[in-house]
Amino acid sequence: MDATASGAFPRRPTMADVARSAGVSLKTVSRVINGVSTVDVAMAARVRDAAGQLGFRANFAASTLRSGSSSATIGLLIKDLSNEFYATIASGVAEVARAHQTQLITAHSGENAEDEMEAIFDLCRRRVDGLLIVPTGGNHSALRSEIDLGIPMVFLDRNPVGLDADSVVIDNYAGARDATLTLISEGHTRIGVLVDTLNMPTMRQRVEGIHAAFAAAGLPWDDTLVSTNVRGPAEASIAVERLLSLSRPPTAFFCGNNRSSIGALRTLWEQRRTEALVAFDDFQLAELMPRPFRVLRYDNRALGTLGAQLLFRRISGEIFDPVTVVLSTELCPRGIQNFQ
Amino acid sequence: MDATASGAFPRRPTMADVARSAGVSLKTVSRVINGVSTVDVAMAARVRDAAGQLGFRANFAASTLRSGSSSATIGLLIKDLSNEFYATIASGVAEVARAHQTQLITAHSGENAEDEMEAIFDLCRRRVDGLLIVPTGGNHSALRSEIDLGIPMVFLDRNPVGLDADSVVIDNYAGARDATLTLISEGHTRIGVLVDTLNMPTMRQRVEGIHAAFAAAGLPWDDTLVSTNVRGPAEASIAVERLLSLSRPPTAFFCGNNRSSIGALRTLWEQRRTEALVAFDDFQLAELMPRPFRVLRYDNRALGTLGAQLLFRRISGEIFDPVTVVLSTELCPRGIQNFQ
DNA sequence: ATCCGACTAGACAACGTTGTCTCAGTGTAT
DNA sequence: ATACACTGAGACAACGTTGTCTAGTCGGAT
Repeated sequence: MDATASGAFPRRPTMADVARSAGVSLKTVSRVINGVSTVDVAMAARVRDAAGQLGFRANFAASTLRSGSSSATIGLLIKDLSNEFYATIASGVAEVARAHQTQLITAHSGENAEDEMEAIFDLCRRRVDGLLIVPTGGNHSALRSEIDLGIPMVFLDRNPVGLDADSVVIDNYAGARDATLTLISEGHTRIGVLVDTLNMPTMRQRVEGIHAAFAAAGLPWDDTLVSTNVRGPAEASIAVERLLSLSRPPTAFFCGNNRSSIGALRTLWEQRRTEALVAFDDFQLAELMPRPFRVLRYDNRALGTLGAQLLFRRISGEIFDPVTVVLSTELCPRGIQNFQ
Repeated sequence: MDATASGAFPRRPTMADVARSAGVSLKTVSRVINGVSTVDVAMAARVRDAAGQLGFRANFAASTLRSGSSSATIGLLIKDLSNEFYATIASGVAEVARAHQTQLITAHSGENAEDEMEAIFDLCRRRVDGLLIVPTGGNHSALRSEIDLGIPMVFLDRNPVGLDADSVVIDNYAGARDATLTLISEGHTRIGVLVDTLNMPTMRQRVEGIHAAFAAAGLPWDDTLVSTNVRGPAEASIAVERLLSLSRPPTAFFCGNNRSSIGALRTLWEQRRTEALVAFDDFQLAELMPRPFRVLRYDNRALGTLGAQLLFRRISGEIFDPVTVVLSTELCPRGIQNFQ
């Protein structure tokens, strides 16, 4: 048909093509496509026929550029969609975005703080209506101007650094402290701790909560019972074995996240150990694990839904001081209680 | 500062603003922003200063509109990001998209076939470079013109209806047939089957595979052992209980997906039943379930990665006949083998 | 001194759409 | 018959950017 295109595909039809085909002016096509009622019905039908025939589909970018309307798109910046924690956040965000008839671009923050900023700036160039960011580190003060120029941002799970902005976070400190106090009240005085890198503020807060509980109970703190840089189940297994082999091993374990608790659970089960286990983050099928333990549960999905709701309030133009929503945690029994 | 904007935000600066501020022409700003080398270094520095001062960020939509370059965006249409199956696909797609420096819009197919088409057309209006679709039903022939006009589409998990297009699917038929033959070879002649609605082609294929195995073994097929419309763990529990209470109960169970196998597992564990269980779809922590069973595992993530790779071959202009990639399944032991 | 080419920077138009304005045609009241 | 409001459709410019073309400046060879 049309061989003017350079590639294998014919050029996409524009309103001008539809207008020519229908024998009307370009503006009339625009009116019909946008459902303006001041068009003669017969003419409108002719235009719609021509549009259907040609496979015309209005160019959204051109439309928003001219009309100044919004891109009806928000961005979500996360580390890794294959992680249940982030996937649940994304699912919550997607639900709220959909309710606002907004598309969601999910971008990945990459290896370092620089990549993260580059990803954010790319989304700004695309003129997203707003951004939800699970920050991985670095300083966020360079985002001030973007927010001031109309791209609101809400930070999830961690607060931004060097920037006063909205956020939704978990009460890591109080959760860890209260869970530790519970363990202490049950008679535990030596607690093995498994955490990821302490560079993560969330991990630091959890460890600080444990410290606070020991201090409040007047118990001495033994740093040799802490394993840091536990990144996954395999490292957690090794850490548990190391702690169990100490001359004075812990009588309970505290896992900083769900990935480490899975490794710890496996090792404790395999060795039929009965040490208590408390773990941050609930996870699917936790209740079917082969031994009892407890999780510090919180509403993971709410990080996404509350964050997105906050973001849409900003997008709609509402003005208020930066808000930090803190989600509380709850100690819940998990695993099969009556196993064996 | 600038109070011309209607809302609370100052108008975003454009290249014209940067040009005015730097005392150069608009085109020179364009050159600097795009890294064209034929600009005097001092002048370029002045432009960059002004751009930084104003918080200028090029408008991506205007840029692609004028230059005719691609949107560097692909779309993924799935049912539900909170489902591990879809989340894993999305994660695979995201990884490949990122390697191609492409953003990913994840859209949700909605309740019915009409919503799904509307979502697809919205992404076409946004001129995505290509689409990955996990179809939920309905006829896809209306997408022919979109593909011909330059938006390639790859279908995941299910083939499109009324449209010859690329797809990546799982070998449901052979997987179910072979697993059933294994059960039969172990002496099972009555197998309880739990499947979601048979409107889903994948479910139909799995049931047909089971039928084929019975036919091949010359065994009679008992339709009363099939529970359909098993949507989640709760329905699965009920179905298992019903089947166990039959006068001639099955000696083995076949679950059509991971959600039903979780419910079945729980009920079988709670009642300490030793019936064999084979289930389609592997899932996280399956190996820590409190009883042995087997899963029909396949490379879930490959649905996303292979699909996206296929899509990017199309996007790069490669021309080939529509391809259907079939992923094979594998029967794997899961659950704790030596439980009490 | 003159010419040429190399190199920069600006003017202008265009991408596909929509906001604004104008104008032709119709109907109605004077 | 004239003035008037009203309806519907086209002309034109503009959104923010980039491709193309032109013009100016400079250094060096004639």
